[in-house]
Amino acid sequence: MNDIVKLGTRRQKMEAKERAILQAARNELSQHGFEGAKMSAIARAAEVAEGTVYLYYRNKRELLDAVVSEFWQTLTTGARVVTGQHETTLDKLRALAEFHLKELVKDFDFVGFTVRTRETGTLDSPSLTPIRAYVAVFDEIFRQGQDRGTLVTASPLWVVRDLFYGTLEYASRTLHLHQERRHEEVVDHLIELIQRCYGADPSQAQVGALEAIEQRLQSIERQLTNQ
Amino acid sequence: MNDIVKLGTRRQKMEAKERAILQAARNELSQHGFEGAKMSAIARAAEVAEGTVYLYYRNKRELLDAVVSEFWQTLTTGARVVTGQHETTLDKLRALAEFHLKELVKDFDFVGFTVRTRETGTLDSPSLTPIRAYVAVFDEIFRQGQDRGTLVTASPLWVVRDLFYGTLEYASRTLHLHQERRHEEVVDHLIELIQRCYGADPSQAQVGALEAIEQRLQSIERQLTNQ
DNA sequence: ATTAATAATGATTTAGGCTCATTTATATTG
DNA sequence: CAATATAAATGAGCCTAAATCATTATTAAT
Repeated sequence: MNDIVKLGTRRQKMEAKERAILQAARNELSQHGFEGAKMSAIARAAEVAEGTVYLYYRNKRELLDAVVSEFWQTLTTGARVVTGQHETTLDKLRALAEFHLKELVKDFDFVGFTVRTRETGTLDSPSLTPIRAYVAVFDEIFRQGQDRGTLVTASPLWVVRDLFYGTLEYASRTLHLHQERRHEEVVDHLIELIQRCYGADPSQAQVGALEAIEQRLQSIERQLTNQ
Repeated sequence: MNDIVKLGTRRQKMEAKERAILQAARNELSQHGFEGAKMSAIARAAEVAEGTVYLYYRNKRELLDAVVSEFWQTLTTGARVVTGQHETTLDKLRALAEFHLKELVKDFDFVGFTVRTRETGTLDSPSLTPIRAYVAVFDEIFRQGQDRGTLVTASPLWVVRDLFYGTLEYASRTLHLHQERRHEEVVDHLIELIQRCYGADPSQAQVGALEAIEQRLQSIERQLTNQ
């Protein structure tokens, strides 16, 4: 065997081990929460000695930070895919909102873990990087909307961003507590709000709303006649 | 000494001790965070043996839950005072938003602790009660606005509440990271948004009509899906 | 094949939450 | 007031789980 292959296998083994640990940590974390997650259980699940975990991550916090980072990275990828399937700014925003809310409700605890990670975090904390990358998805869409002239606002972007993500994050908590409430309602409301407040043409917004109602009416009529 | 005085002093002593423990816990918590807070340090600060703490609180989590509860109770009192000083619905809302944001930024970590408290919380978890009492302040103001006719919306209250508190909570995080940004900007923006979207304005009559239709549609859709 | 370097191990150390047998303080009663 | 009963407080010690590190195993280089 030549050097490169040998070197490669060793690296590959380590990388596989790291992935296994991260995956085990993710499972343990979502099953038992932050305090409940045991390093011993993670090591066992990853089929690794307890000490080995500490070769890859300095301590428990760092390992769980890594899990949270991975979570946001995955979210970023998903958000780009989903928003990429739409053309207009408002469609993109709606898709992003739906995706965001759905994922937050699904992996609800990770929001809490993220907050915890930030607890002692400073402005340049590395644990913030993946979150920055994620919110950038919104920023890009919104800026594009402004460039295209479909969105108009005097407010700085960060204010609108707080509104967007803040509403959705808080709503995810509400939805998590009251399972019966509907996700769509939150998204509909938020998007309509953005449309009304930042949409370039308010009269156009109402036309859009009328069209949406028309469609839903037709859907209802269809359901009624099918019965 | 008569019985009542004797009984009184004993109770008073215990109540004083409980307050001391709670206060010590609060300090320890805001200084060292959730994991960093040591029961031994809390006991020492409260001038009490470590075992004594466990006579008043079953375990660490319960003690820290109590701290968080107290935090929200204090917030509720403050919010009532502040909003009581205003007449119109929008002034009340603005005052509430300003107060809320200011307090959240001041005691920033407590939001994180709250989220943590909820981690395993269910719908009827007692740790939710003080938070419910707090958000009720908003609910009352908003409903009053609807009764008076200054606010009009077809959206359910909880959606608007998520918008209000969600935006502010998320903004408090942003503000905590970027100290240079201004609180007022967030509040101004939020209130203007509410005014524009929910303010009763004759020129927005069509919007109101649309919302009424929306409401009825949702009701019909719900009936259909329930069948 | 030998040696050097790196990775992995798990027994041991350490720290902090929590318990409980004992002690101290308060209330009750004759 | 003394004797007794009850409630509150104590802190040494237990237990669990994170983190360490001397030792062993594996891989790479010569």
